[in-house]
Amino acid sequence: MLDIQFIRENQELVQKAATDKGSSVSIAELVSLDDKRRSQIAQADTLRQQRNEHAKSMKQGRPSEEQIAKGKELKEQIATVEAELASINETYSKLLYEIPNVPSHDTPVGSSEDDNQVLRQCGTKPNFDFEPKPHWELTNYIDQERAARISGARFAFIQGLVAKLEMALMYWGMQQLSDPEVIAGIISDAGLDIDPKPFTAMLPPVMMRTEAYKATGRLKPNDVTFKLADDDLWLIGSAEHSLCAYYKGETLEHEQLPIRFVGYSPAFRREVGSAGADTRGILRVHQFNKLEMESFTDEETSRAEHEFMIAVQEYLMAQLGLPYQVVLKCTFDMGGPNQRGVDIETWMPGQQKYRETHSADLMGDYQARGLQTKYKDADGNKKVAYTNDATAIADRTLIAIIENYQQPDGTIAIPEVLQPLM
RNA sequence: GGAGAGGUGACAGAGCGGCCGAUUGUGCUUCCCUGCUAAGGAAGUGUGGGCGCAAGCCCACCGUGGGUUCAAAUCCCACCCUCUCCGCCA
Repeated sequence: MLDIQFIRENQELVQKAATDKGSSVSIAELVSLDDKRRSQIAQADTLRQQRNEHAKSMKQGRPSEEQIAKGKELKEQIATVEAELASINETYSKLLYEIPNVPSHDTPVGSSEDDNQVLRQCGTKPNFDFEPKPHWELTNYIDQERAARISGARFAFIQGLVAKLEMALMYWGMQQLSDPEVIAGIISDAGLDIDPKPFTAMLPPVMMRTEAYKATGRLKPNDVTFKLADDDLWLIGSAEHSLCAYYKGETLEHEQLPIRFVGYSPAFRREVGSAGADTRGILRVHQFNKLEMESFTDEETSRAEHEFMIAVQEYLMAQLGLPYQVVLKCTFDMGGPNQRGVDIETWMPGQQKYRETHSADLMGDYQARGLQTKYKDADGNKKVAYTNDATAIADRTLIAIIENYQQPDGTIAIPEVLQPLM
């Protein structure tokens, strides 16, 4: 969420940001609710002050009937005001969570994904002397029919060579990101001036409690997040969700920053509202595996960290020999909590188009405010931490390998960097 | 899942329903002492919020949420977490 103080001081800016993102929230409504909330707090505080003073005045000796009656009256008044405050608070915090983050200055304002900007295209599209197939026609390795019989639509058995390829791919990615030399090289090639600390490899929990999940701002019960019926637990939609909550309620020392995690986990998504889209193949499924980057930085280096994560993505793509384009998402297409969103779309020869395989999100302090993850800056002042997340490698990367490395006989060649692992 | 113990400030660790936002020790900061260090002495040292130009005043917070009471860290209930033992189990 945004800082209410910031919202109050920048009402026009925040309102424009929300409108540009296609949100119908009213900042004026929020502010007037906050006014009401503040006056209610003042009232409650005054009454409580009276109660405290009253209680103090009869500390020794037994209080008279009269004193007790006055205390009772105060108690009731407090209860009334507090009840009103609680109801205002409920509406208020719901509204506050709905206020989207303010997009970065270079984010294009747009009304559909057509307004996204292609920043660059890299790599070479492969030439085939045969008709390349979409991955769903390379059925040796992906069995969706049997998966559907037992789990329903949008599930798959990934088997044989491709199953092993995925393990190699993810393992390779984790190795790369936790290798100090690789990280230092990426940073220097990208011309960035940030700490070359490598990522810490993580295998995070894939279920989260409601309270923690809500705090991440990523809980979307209706169309994305799966809920477990008998427990207060949700299946994570990305390793990012549990990784970003790692320091929930903690204050980090400035020297600890940046903190970088690379986490591998399955990701679960309900995909409600995408009926009919990408029904063939495993581009859009309820369960997939993903290697995800997450980092915590101070305010000053947050943007550079975002650029760094994109550089990591591009490094991995180049190493894998996959052609891709980098797309800057417009206000309409980016997520509500984002300041900036960049997608990597990889060329899929079997589909003859670029498909989204990665994303990189600049969150600012929007996410960490809900999580109450803070840091002490160089002067010792407490500030809300800045978070960044980005895909390192997803099963969609695997799809890209399948389609780009397919052979005439339906088998798949192995990218050079993965060959030692296969 | 069953039985027991416990969750208090950076850490350790007290706490009778009102004198406890919280004893004390350690750590940390500043100062004094000191050739240096150690020891010693003094003061300070939580977070969030409201009001205020400010100094400051006030409110809340002792795992979380409820309740009892004129008054709750202290009593009651539920939940969460940690530890020990038992059971089950990859």
